[in-house]
Formats: sequence, structure tokens, C-alpha cells
Amino acid sequence: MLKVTLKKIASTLGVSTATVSKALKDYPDISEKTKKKVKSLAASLNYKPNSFAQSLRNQESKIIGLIIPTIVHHFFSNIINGVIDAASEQGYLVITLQSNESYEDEKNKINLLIEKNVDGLLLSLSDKTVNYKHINRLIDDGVPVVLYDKISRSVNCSKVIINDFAAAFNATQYLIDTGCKKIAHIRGPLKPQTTIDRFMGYKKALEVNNISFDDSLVYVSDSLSFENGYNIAPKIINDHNDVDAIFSFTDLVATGVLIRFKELGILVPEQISIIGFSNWFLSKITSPTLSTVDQPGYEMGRKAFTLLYNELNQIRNGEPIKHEIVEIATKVIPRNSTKSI
Amino acid sequence: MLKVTLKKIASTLGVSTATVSKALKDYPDISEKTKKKVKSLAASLNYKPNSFAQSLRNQESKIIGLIIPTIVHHFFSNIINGVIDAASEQGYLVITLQSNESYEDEKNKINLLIEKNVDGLLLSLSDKTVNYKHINRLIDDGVPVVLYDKISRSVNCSKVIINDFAAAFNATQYLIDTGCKKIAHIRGPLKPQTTIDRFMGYKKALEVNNISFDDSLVYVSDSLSFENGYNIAPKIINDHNDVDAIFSFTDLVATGVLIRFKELGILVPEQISIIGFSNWFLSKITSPTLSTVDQPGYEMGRKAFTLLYNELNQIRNGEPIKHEIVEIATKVIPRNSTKSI
DNA sequence: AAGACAACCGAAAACGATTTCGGAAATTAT
DNA sequence: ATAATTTCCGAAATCGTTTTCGGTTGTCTT
Repeated sequence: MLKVTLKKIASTLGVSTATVSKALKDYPDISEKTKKKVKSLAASLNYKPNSFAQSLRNQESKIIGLIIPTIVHHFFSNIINGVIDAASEQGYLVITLQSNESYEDEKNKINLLIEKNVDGLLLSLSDKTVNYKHINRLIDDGVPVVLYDKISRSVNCSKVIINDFAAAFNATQYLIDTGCKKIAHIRGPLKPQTTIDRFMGYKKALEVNNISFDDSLVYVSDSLSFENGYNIAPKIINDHNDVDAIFSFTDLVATGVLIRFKELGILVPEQISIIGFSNWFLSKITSPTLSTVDQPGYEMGRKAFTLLYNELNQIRNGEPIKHEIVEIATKVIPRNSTKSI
Repeated sequence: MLKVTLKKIASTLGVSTATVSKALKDYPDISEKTKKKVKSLAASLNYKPNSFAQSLRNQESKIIGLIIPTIVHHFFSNIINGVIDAASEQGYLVITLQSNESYEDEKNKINLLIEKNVDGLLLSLSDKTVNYKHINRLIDDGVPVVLYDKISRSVNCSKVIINDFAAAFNATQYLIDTGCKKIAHIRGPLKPQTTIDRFMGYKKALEVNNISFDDSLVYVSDSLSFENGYNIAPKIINDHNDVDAIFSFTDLVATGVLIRFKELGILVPEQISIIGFSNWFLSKITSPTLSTVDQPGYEMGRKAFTLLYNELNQIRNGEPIKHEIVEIATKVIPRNSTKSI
């Protein structure tokens, strides 16, 4: 199975490779007759341009890199899905890599991608990433980068986010609206802006409703795991026997709490209401089903690619690069782990 | 930010690009002194070889393609994860694409990957794929292909599978061991070998235990969805009021049944036992927790890459290509949706 | 001091596709 | 018939790396 190249087509047709190349791309300086000949032979030989040669010549790979903190998570799977779909529509392919919430991994994976000459990068910061030199360097080098979900305010690039502050505020307000007075918060790792904002939103909702903030009601889950919720649950009720609601920064942890409460005989939502975050699939099948905040991963993934694609086009056209920050809407999804209003 | 090339290094050092290239790769015919010079300049200039040029020259991309029927599914996420991890370890990157269980998509996505000159392909057949010409053509063209999970016996290539027959047999046997006598089966789409084998395993277990097979106890779920289980559940109990167990070809559908039964006031496992398949994360958090069969996706992904990698090496070394079929072990995971033995 | 060898390095030809620039042939205008 | 245009095509340079195959030096024998 010899491979079909321009040269081969050219020689069997007795023309130059330049002519073949131009004919296939409908250059105006090639006669219709020649185009016909070339195209039909190319088709019958099933000619496919060699992408390496094209990339080398055009300095673009039509591949983008996607760095995900953890692949096996409902929200992030949806992101991947959205990115891949949107990219395919524009003829881009996606190389996905996982940072495992590690700063070192993040740096290494970014390097791998850059060395493969991806045309751009979609990145969600790891929880451990506290310094952004590696990203700013990229941007200075002219690599288009779009940050999504876990971003940093101090990096100057396009971003796709949700309004974590408002979402958390609304979730907390919802608990208050259903009559809860003493609301605990399980927050995520300290670094990411998302968990900071969710914490601030929670705090703000208390303030607006004249509920005094109590630091001892805030519990930290250092990672996004079921077990953390499972383990934190008994601590909460030991520390505060009159807590009547919990706002968790993520569904997975909320689910851990839910399951543990069931084992402990604590009624949800009669004794304690629980609201999670992200609207994972599993929130629909817990018992009771879990109230949560919708965080549309698929849409975020699509949008992230779109922003990158825009920058790529700006670069191609020599236009100045415009960074854009897009906020995706969220909404509280009441289910059965909270009382009705 | 000009890019650093061999030529640049060569000219600033007053040597040829050949020398630079060889120095960087520790060719024996370059003096230590020159190597030092070259390497230190390369390092200080942060030289990265242009991967396009390398690929063009070496005829390999160090990228493999991965086609997944559906990305947003626990089992398949784990596959992706395993593939990416194993690939990274060998310096390969992975482009993931989704077939959406569509034959057309599958063909198109394969083409995209081939046109990008991936070095090989990891593929799980879509449920609608009934003809394998597109895959056999690939293999004939010398593209290494490894089939995983949803495979076809009639394609001659390396494969990673579980023993679906045995796994289904064991699941059914487990139900029988816990005292169930009238066991319904929810099987998947008709085409994939996996669902056929699971069905056969179910049937065999009945036979071995002298339980007569009743075709009306077999329900078809045309896709892998929660809703299907939710909708099939009432049909089963309407058709057969004395069913005492259900073996579902996948956890997601089993979960749908479980939830519906709860709504209908049917006690699980007291009235009806349920066992699923795949050990999705959600099976741990349903209520009751769902008995299932472990199907290690991460491991399957890793193994699939390894097989591909082996073939890649065989090709590189001009050795004959050995296809290998690897079977990953599974085991029944008893939880609370089945009675104890 | 001549020959034999080793040690080092470079020219050049790939790998395929793209595109500029110029030139030959064909057409039209004068 | 000559000049002025079009129309059409090709040579050649590029993109950056790799590797073969020689060719220079210099060192070591005798």
C-alpha cells in the first residue's frame, strides 16, 4: 500500500506538483480541464494530503490541547464532550490530558502539549496551582490559552466561568427561603477561585438575611470525593447539634453526607437540608434526590473552544487578540433533599 | 518570540545543522566538546524540536486515536483515563473522539484520525455497527487497530475484552444462589457481542440450574440509559407478577429499575433482587446499593494501549505483527440489592 | 616520512505540501 | 503582423529535522 502523494499524481499526469496542489485547492490560475483531470485521479487514488507536511508548511496542527483536572467526573466528562464536539465542527481535534489536581503534572502536561505544537490550549487550573508563571509564559509566547471553570484572575486571557459567587448565594438563599436558619458550608480546597467564590456567596447570603456568620460552621474538604462528605457528616452534627442545613461545594461530597446521614438515622430534609453543586447525574438518583445548582459542563466546554477558536482566527488574520470572559448561567435545582418553600 | 531551530543553533555556533542534530541525540561521531557546546546553547535557548518536522521525517506522530461510543459514562471515562495514562508513559498522546453509537459517526471519526496520521487506533464498536469493512480496510492498510470492550469476532486484530459470558453467568448464578427462581434479564442492543454474550451467560446459568428459559422474561433496552430502566420496570411486573430477580446488562438501566421500584413500593431485594453490570460509581450510592459485576475500565484502557504499543514496536522493528486477545477478569460485587446467600 | 586509522564534521537528500514569481503559450487588440 | 494581454503552468524555495555517505583533519605506526 504505497502512499499517494502530490508527486505521484503529478508524475502520472505529467504535470508539476505545484499544479496538482493548486488544482486541488481550486486556484484560479489552473484551467478547468486540468482541475478535472487532477481531481478525478486524486479521488480514484484516494489521495489524502499528508498532515505532517501540511502542518510543517502551514505552521498549524489543527489540534488543540485540553487539560482536565480529573477525567472521571461527571462535570468534567461533560466539558470534554463539549470541547470535542465544538472542535470537530471547526475541523479541530483534541488531545486530552489530566492534571490530577497536581501543579507539577499541570506543568508537565502543558509542556507535552506545547511540544506537540498544539494550536492552543484549554485549561482548568489544578487545585494546587498557586503560581501562574507557567501560564503567563505561554501567553507571552503567543500560545492562545483559554481558562475554564477553575481560573485565575491574575492571568490575562479568555475565560469561561460560571458566577460561582451568585450561584452559591442563590443556593444558600434557597435554603434560607425554605426556613433553614443554621447553615453549614462544606467548602473545597482553599486555592481555587471557584471555592473561594462559593464560600463568599454563602457568606453574603447569610449577611443579607441577617444570619451571623459562624466560622466553625465551615468545613474544608481538601478534595472532591465521596469519602470526604462521608467523613465530614458526623463531625458537623457533633460540633453543632442544631444545624438545619448544609451547602456543599460539590454534589459528590454532598452525596457522601447524604449517605452517612442515612446510616446515622438523620432525616433529610426533615432534620437537615442538603444542597450540592454541579448537578451531577448522581444527584438524580440519591435517596432523597439531591437539590443542587446546575453547572452546564457541556456548554462550558463548547464555549471554551469557541473562545479559543476566535483567538486563533484573530491571529490568523493578523488582528489584535481580544480576550473575552464569558459567564455561563446557572440555576438552583430544587429536589428532595431540601424542604419546599 | 522567534522560534529556535537547529539552523539557528548551528549558525550561532558556526557548525552545521547535522552536527547540532547529532550532538543533541548523542551520536558517537560528535566530540564531547561539541556536544557540550550544542547542548548548553540548546538548553539556554530552550530549544524544542519541531514536532511537525520530526513527524514528517520519521513518519510517525506519536499520537494515537481513541474512539469511544459515549464519553459521559463512568465506564468509558475510566477507559479514557487508562488509555491516556498508559500512553503518556510511553510518550504518546491521545486524540479522543466519540462515535455516539452511530455507524456513520464511527466511520467519519476514524477517517479524521487517519487523516491526522495517528500511529494507531483504539476502537470500541458502536452499537449500530454491523459491517466491518471500514475496519478491515484500515488493518489491510497497515494501521494498527486494537478493539476494546465492544469488539467483533470477525475482525482480525488485537482485542481487550472481558469474558462477558462468564461474567453474566456468574451474576445470574449469584441470583440463583441467593434463592431466586424466576429471573428476568434486561439485555442491551441486539448487535454488540457484549450484550449477546451476557444474554448467553444468563441463559446458560438458567440451564445449568435446571430453570427453564422463558423468552418473555427477556427485555431489550435499545440504549444505555437510566430512562430505559425506569420504563421497563413496570412492564416486567405487569407481565410477570412473580418475578423475583432481574439481571440488567448495565448499572445505569438497573438503577432506573431500582428507582422506579422504589416509587412503586416494590421492595428490593425482599420482593425482587436486582443485579447490574459494570460497577459504575453510582451503584455505590443508590438505595439500596446495587449489586453488580466489576468491569475494570481503567485497566482495560491501559491494556488496550499496551497491545497497540506492542504492535507499533513490532512494526518499527520489522517483526511480524502478533495479534493478541486479552481477557480482563471480572467479579460479582454483592451489595444490598440482592439477598445474602 | 609515508601510510593507515581514527575522530569529527558537513553537504545534501530526503519527508510532502504550499506558494511566489516568472515565463511560455495562447488570445486579443491595434 | 506586431504588440499587449490573458491564461496557464512550473521551478524553486520553504517549513525543520534526520541520516547517509563522504571528506578533512589529526594521530599513530613503522
